[in-house]
Formats: sequence, C-alpha cells, structure tokens
Amino acid sequence: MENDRKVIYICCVIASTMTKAEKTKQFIIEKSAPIFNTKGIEATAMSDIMEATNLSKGSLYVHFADKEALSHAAVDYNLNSLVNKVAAAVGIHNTAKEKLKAAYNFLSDPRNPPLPGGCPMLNFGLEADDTNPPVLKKVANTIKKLQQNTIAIIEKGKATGEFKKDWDAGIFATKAFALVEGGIMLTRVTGKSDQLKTILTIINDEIEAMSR
Amino acid sequence: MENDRKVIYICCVIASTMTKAEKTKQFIIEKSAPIFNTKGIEATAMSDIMEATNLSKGSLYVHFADKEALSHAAVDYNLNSLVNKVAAAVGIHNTAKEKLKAAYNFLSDPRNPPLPGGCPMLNFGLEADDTNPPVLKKVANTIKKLQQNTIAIIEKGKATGEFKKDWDAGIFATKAFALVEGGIMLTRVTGKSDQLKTILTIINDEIEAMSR
Amino acid sequence: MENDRKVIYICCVIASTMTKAEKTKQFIIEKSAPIFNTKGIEATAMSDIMEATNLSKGSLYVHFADKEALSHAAVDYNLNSLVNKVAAAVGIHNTAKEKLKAAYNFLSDPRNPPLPGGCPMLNFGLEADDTNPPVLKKVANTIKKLQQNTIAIIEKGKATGEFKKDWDAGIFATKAFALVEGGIMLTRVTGKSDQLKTILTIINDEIEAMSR
Amino acid sequence: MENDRKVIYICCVIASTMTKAEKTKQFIIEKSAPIFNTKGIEATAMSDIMEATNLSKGSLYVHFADKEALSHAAVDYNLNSLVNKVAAAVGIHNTAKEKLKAAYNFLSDPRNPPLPGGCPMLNFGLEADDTNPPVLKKVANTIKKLQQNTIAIIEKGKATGEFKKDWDAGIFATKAFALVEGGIMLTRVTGKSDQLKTILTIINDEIEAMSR
DNA sequence: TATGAATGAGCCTTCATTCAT
DNA sequence: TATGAATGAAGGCTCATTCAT
Repeated sequence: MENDRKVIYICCVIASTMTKAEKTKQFIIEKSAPIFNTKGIEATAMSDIMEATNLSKGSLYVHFADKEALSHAAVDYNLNSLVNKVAAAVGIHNTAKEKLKAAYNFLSDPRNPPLPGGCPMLNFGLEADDTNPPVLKKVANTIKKLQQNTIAIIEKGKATGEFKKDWDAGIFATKAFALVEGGIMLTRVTGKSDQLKTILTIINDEIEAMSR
Repeated sequence: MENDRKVIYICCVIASTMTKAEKTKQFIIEKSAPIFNTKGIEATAMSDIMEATNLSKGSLYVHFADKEALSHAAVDYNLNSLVNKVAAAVGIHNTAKEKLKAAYNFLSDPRNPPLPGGCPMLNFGLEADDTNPPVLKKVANTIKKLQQNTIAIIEKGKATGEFKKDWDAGIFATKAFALVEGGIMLTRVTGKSDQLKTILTIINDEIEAMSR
Repeated sequence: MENDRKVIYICCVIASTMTKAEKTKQFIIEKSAPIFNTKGIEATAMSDIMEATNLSKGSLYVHFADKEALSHAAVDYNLNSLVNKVAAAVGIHNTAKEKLKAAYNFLSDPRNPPLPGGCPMLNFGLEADDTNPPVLKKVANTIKKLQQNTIAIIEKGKATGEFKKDWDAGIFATKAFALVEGGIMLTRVTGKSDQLKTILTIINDEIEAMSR
Repeated sequence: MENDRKVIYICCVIASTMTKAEKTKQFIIEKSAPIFNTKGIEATAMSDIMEATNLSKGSLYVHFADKEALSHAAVDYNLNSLVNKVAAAVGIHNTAKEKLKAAYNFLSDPRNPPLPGGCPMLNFGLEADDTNPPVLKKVANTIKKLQQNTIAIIEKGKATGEFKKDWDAGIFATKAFALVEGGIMLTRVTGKSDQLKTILTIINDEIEAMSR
C-alpha cells in the first residue's frame, strides 16, 4: 500500500513535469503499441499510426527518427505493459501460492487477454527471430524477467515453508512459460480456448501439488 | 524395406509423368517455402522468389494467379513437410512408446530443426491470426492432425497394454504440443536450446511414467 | 440475281479451297472483330482473343505477326461488314428513293444495331485519330466509299427522273453522314434513341422532299 | 465590361486564396486534361502525367486517390472548358441570332479547335460507352447542358421576335448537335475540314432562314 | 513543434511477344 | 500448325522519409 501510493505520486509528478514534446511522444507510443502488436512490425504502416493518433506524418518524425525507433518504443511499451500487469496481478496477493497462481491465471485468461493483439513476446519474438535482433533481445529480456519472477516467488515460498523444498523452480518456470505460450498460440490459431483452460488447470494443479 | 523401394519407384514414375509446368510449379513451391517460413508471408516479396528460383517475374505468374496463391501453396508445402517428416520419424519404430518419443524428439530436436525458418505452425499461425483466415485454417488443421496422431498412438498403446489405461491422451496431446511450441519459441528467441531440452525431458519422462 | 448467285458460288469455292490455316485465320478475325469494336484496339488484350477463340497464345502468333496485324484485320472485317450489310440492305430495293432510305434506315436503326459495339467508323476513327494512321486511313476509305454510294444512288435517281435535278448529292452525303454518326453518338452516350429517331425522320423527309 | 473586370478580380482573389495543395492539384489537372483528351483515358499512363507535370509518381498520388479520380477530374476539366468557352463565345453577342451562330461557329471552327485532342464529348463518350458509366454520365450531362443552351437561345429569340414562332428548337438542337459532332469526326478522320465547313454553312443557313 | 507536400524505391500485376517442343 | 512456358518492360499503387513553411 505504501508502495502503491508512492508510485502514483511519482507518476503524477512525472506527468506534470513532462514537456509537451514528451507528452506527445508518449501519446504516440500508447496509440501505436496495440497496432504493432496486432498487425506486426513490418505490416504496420506509418499511415496506420497517423490515423490512430490523428497526427501529421511530419509530426511523427519530429518525435521518432524513423519507423524503427517508433517500433522499438512500441515493442518496449507492450512488453513493459505486460510485465507491469503481471506484477499488478501478483502484487495484490500475499502468499507465494496465491501470487504464483495469480501470475499464470492472469497470463492465460482467455476472457481477459492481457493485451490487445495477443502476447507480445510471441508476436514480436516470432516476427523478429530471423530478421530483427534488437527486438529479439527485448523479448528475450522480458522472458528472462518473467521467468525470474516465477523463480523468485517459488524460492521465497520454499523459504517460508509454503512450497516443498525439492520443487525445482527453474524447471517449473520453463515448463509453465512454454505451456502458457503454446496455449496462447493454440487459442489464437484454433479460435477456441478449451486447450488453454486445460493448460491452466495443469499449472494450477502442479502449484497445488507442490504446496504443503 | 520392401516399402522403401516401392515408394522410390512410385516417386520416379510420378516425376517422369509430371509435365514441365507441374515440375516448374513444384520447383517454385520448394524454393519459396523456406523463404515464406523465414521472412513471413507479408514480408516475402515476389522478387525474393524470383531470385531464389532464377525465374522471371512473368514466369511466376504463369504458374500462380497471384502472390496469395503462391503463399498458400508454400504454406501447405511447409505444413505438409512437417507432418510427413514426423510421420517418417514415427514410422521407423514399432512400439507405441518408441513412436511417441520419436515424434516429440523429432519436433524438438534443436540440433536438427525440422524446417528452415522454424516451426511453420508457430510462424504462419501467429502472422495470420488477425489477418489471414485461409492460412489460419491450414495451421489449425495441421495442429489437429498432429494432436490426433498423438492421441491415436496413445490409445493404441493403451489397447496393447503398453501404456496405463488411465492415461488421458487428450490432455497429454494438448500439454505436449503446447510445451513443444512454447519451447521452440524460447529457443528461437533466446538463441539457446537448454530450455527446449528441459521440455523434451519432461515429455519423455511422462511417456516413461505412463508406460508399464 | 445473276450477280447474287455468282457471289455465293465464288464464296463456296473459296471456302472449300481454304486451307486449314486460312480457315483458322478467318475464324480468329471473326471472333475478335466484335471485341475490338467494343473495347477498342488499345484496351483489347491478346488474352481476350485467346478466350474468345479458345486458341492458344502461340497459335494466334502463327497467323498474325503481332497484335497490330490482328487489329488491322479486325478493323477491316468490321468496316467491310458494315459496308456489306448496307449494300445488302440497299440491294433488295429497286428504286433510288427506296435504296437511299434503306441505307440510312439500316445505319440508324436503334433496335437493330449494324454491329456489336457500335459504329466502327466512329469507334476506330476516334480512337485512332491522334495515334494510329493506318487505322485512320481504313476508316477514311470506308467513309469515302459510303458517301460515294450515296452520291451514286442520288445521281442515278436524278438521271432516271426520280430525284430533282438540283439536289446537291455531295452536300446531302455529308449532311446525312454527319447526322447519322452524331445521332449514333447521342444514342450511345445518353442510352436513349429518341434523338436518333428524330434524325432519321429529318433524313427521310429530305429524301422525300427531293423526290418528284 | 464591368462583368469582365469583376471576373478577373474574383479569379485573382481565388488564386491567392488557393493553398499550395489546391494549386498543385489544379496544375496537375490542367496539364493532364489535354493528354487524356488526346490519348484516351485507358491509354494515358500515370507516367505520361509525371512527364507532363514534372512531378514524381508519389506526388500525383498525394493529390488524387488513383488514376480513376485523376481521369474524372481531367474529364470534368475538359468538358467544363468546352462549355465555358462556348459560353464566352456566346456571351460577347447580344442578339439571339448572333449568339446561336457564335455557338456553332465556335464549336466547328476547324482552324481554331476548341480543345487540344478534339471534342471531349466525342472522345470520352465513345471510349466510355461500353466500359465507364461515370464518365458516360458526365458526357451526357454536358450534352444536355449544351442542347438546352441552344433551346434557351432559340426560345428567347422567338419571344423577342427574332426567330419564327414555328421553329422547333428541340429538333434544331438535336440536328445541329449531331451535325457538328459528325462533322468533327469527319474532320479528324479525313484530316480535311471541307465537310465541316459545309455543315457549318447548313447550320448557319437554317438559322438565317428561321430569322425574320 | 507541427504540418503536409514532395519524393522515389519498391511492390504486385499485366501483357505482348518469343521459342522449344 | 499448334502449344504453352518463359520473358521483361511497363502499369498502377504504397510507403518510409525529407523538408520548406
């Protein structure tokens, strides 16, 4: 709670201190992020951004050197949004078990998809894998961060006695991440979320089984 | 062994029966399939195909009505190649357990990736999800086919007594598929295959645990 | 009558003497003529001709050196058809007055347009005027022929006493031709034939007024 | 005279109020109009417009959505130019007879053709008749406007006693229009203007004959 | 800062023509 | 003769980017 207030306070200060240029830049990023996540980087045209922001072509180039710079900012925004939303979903819980379940329930809730356009790690990671090293790096970092969050929660739970001591946090982080991403892919391709629900059950069951 | 010879023989007959047009068409598909799988459908230009085939622009349009038709053929080729290769990897084994292991070992062998450009289900599925229904359908059908193969092998193994009767084939098919696809994504994004190996172990362990 | 039979006889001989090549060539011309007259020379593609004749691309080039040669043949065919049809319409009558009326009634009958696609003199003449001298020449010759036919009929009628001696055949030929072509243009553009009917009445009235 | 000055003044104001975009758009239209009128819509390439305007391909598409939009603007420009020029030729005269003669003398003056490329009603009307309804409509409207101008002048002349009361204005409008268009076609095809002169004489004679 | 006109490389596609079979 | 695969120039159009205002 103390934390939350502080964050809000800082945000407001930032907002009020932001120059007009910074505000516009942020505005462009927020409007373009879902477009990049939905259509892909290559398939998103500067004119799509113009339309979404109601800004002129030239104005976009005042704030971003080129489409690449804008796409990087949008990718960052999408990835950070995801991480922040997971953190928020985790943050409202107190026990390690609840935190862990919250993380995966949030990521794979078919009714309430974390971000418009789907999982940015999946989208940008697979578009970038053969062609766009900088974006690939960003996705890799995000994956690492999320997996380490999982590991940290489990280790803390093991320390407090919530989880069994012999639970391998690294293996679970790998397994759960792959299951969720594979499940999201299944949902987006088949248009049905039944398999993703099955996967969520598998993850929750393991968390439950490793609790004591 | 008898089988192999017959197959080769039939192939030769087919090849010799193909008209020049059919041969060229097939040639174009084979040359363009890895390009589409690597760069994506939208990002692949007809000029890329020209370069790869050493054919003129007009010649491409003799064999395909438009880029869409060519991309569909290339997607089909990639997806069918994958299914056929899995079938081949499975086919050389006799027991259900060996067949099952072979399928997943093949799909997630980081040293010998099934297709250049990565998994076409992942690549085309995530490029197409918001924009390209026909391609999405092709991917969905392929997924269904592979998952049903898994289920069929397990059910047969249960019938012959190789696998435990209470093993839920559907859940395993979902789980293993998601794990492999998620693992491939991890490999392609991080550039390392350690997590995919972990996943393969998980899958093999479950197969082993369900054997008796 | 004697004449007619002779013509038919000669035609048959020609037909039966025609080689396969000549027959095919004639067939191509007949099928392509209405297309050129309807779409225009420039806008007609060789593929249109292929479709209409069910002949292969190469076959067309066996019989015609290039599109230009084929278009010339088609233009000739259209123009000659028109002249022949007028001659046929005129030929069944005996008096100069009837012949003259028949010619203009035929040319400007909105219910029974002489050729599919409209008047080839108008179509080809106006497409060719700035760009295609050979075609322009063909149209000019046809116009001359038709106007001289008119003049010849009038002069004969004047000689036999059917028409007034002071009727200026040349002026009438010019006037009637312009009226008919302008009227056809009005019909094709407005989609209605009322003005063409008015024009036909004007022409018939003058013919009547010059009779005695 | 007062009028003329006012018009010029308004023109200047308009010109100075035009944005750069409007000026460029107008410039493109003015440069492309004679090309479309000469070569035809289908046969005019965007590269022809590029050359005539010294503008880049992209620039053309800043001002016009596609070639169709540009062609429509050029057709409108040609048709409106013609109507305005006729109106100007008519406007300097005071009596109905002089106005009427001026209109037809202007339209069919072979030495001073109203527009480069010939009569846009004839050119666009006959190109569009089977393929381009919007253009056909534009031509039809222009024809209607010109014919109604003729009718209005005649009716006014009949009212003021300049023309005989029993002169049928509608029939004359049809006849004179067809004669002029047919005559223009004859001029363009034969390359000689003698027949057009004959036609002009016919029209002037009727106007004279109907005066009193 | 913001605008939007201008640019030109590049994309997909069409089409007349050639040529080996 | 007839076929149809192959060609490449040219067409319409898009798009990231620049720059004067």
